[in-house]
Amino acid sequence: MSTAQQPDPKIEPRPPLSRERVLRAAVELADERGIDSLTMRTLAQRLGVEAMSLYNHVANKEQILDGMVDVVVGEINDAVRGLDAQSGDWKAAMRQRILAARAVLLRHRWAPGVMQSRTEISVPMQRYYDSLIGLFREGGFSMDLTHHAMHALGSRALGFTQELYDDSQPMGPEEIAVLVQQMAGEYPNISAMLREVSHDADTALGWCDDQFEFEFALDLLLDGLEKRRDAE
Amino acid sequence: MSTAQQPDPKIEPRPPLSRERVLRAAVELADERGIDSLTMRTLAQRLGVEAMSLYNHVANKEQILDGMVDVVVGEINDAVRGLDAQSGDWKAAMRQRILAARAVLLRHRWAPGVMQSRTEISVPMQRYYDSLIGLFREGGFSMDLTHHAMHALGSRALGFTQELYDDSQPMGPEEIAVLVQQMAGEYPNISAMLREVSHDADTALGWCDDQFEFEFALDLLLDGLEKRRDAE
DNA sequence: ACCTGAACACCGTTCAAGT
DNA sequence: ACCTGAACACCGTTCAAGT
Repeated sequence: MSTAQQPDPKIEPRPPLSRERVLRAAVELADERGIDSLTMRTLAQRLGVEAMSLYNHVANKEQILDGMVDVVVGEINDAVRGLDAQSGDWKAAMRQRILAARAVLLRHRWAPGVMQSRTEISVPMQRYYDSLIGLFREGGFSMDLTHHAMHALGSRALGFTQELYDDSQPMGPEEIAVLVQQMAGEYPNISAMLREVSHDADTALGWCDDQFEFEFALDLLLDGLEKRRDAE
Repeated sequence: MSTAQQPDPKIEPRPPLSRERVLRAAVELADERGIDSLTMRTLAQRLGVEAMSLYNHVANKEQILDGMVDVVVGEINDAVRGLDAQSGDWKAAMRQRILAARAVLLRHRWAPGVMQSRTEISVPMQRYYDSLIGLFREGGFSMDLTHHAMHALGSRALGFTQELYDDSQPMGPEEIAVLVQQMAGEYPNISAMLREVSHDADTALGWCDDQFEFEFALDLLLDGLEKRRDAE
């Protein structure tokens, strides 16, 4: 406090730049405007600084992306820490953890893509995996089966499915009707599925409930893994 | 042939540029040098032309990426067409199709990433999905369950898992030993798994056999889906 | 109709210079 | 020690000009 100069008390004495602050600003920017909007220049601007100043705190942009992933995985670890009340039910605990991770990722839509572009597995990520592996072991899984289970979960362990197309702006009923009509000749199966499933849908948002589909697939995997465990 | 000028018979009369040729060259370039090496300038160079000439045949780079995906999915459809000899066993047929798709994707390592960046589902992709949906239906799955099944397969339907880290250059035994040691204190579970699994490994390439892990997870899903069908 | 050179707006990053 | 302006090499893309 004694080191702080006060040239003008009206000017917000903006906190000094730091790796920490750079990363937090990067996450906020990506959350708000998308990962493509994150450039060294836009990030610097948000921090009230020139682009080149960032290089005093991070080596390069790759390192910023690394750090951003760690911020998100840190949030996941925080969310997971508060959980496991009941013990003994590995499946419920696993489900709870993974859905908590998913809830965090839904707040950072850019994270899955960036995670997949990383080549090294960071320390916070190791911590998260360690906890999942621990759950499998407590649940009576052999080391070998635990290993296969982790691979089988894949990115789903972190709460994201890699969907095949973007469902972010679902079609309206009339659009679907047109599409069903168009595809009926050449692609009868997909056309029929689209027609039937879109009629059944009671979700207002669109005809695919992402959360439902995620949990369906997760339970499929967990049930299957339990069966493999019992067969060993 | 009468339209062809022959200014010099020694000069290879390079085939005229076309959308087709641009896309094929783009796929080759990405296969050989990676997707990051694919720029309008390097692509043009490979075709013996200036970058700006490409714009006579494609609207922009996004459209090139779209077209590259279609080339790959076209290969998958070709590979799948030659298959289903036996009928009646939906699970074997599905397995066969998906593993054929995987074999194609392994020749185009850039494809998964590019596919996930596309927002629209292309016509060749629709054809492929239509065939999978048809298999589920023939296998006695309800439309609703078929829909969930397609979501549960996710990108695995096309033969790729989204792994959590890059396994392309596996560690040697001594590297693993060091890592196991380092993590033993803070991350006991992951350390123990790494130790045990790396000892069991009989694969020379590394301690994770990607093909095995892929088939393990695929069978887990297919078995689970069959169970859900029988329970309906 | 197709190809080209020059140019533009934008990247990440380097470097010498400021304080 | 930290920040900055100018510059560099590289993108995708536009446009007017060539043939």
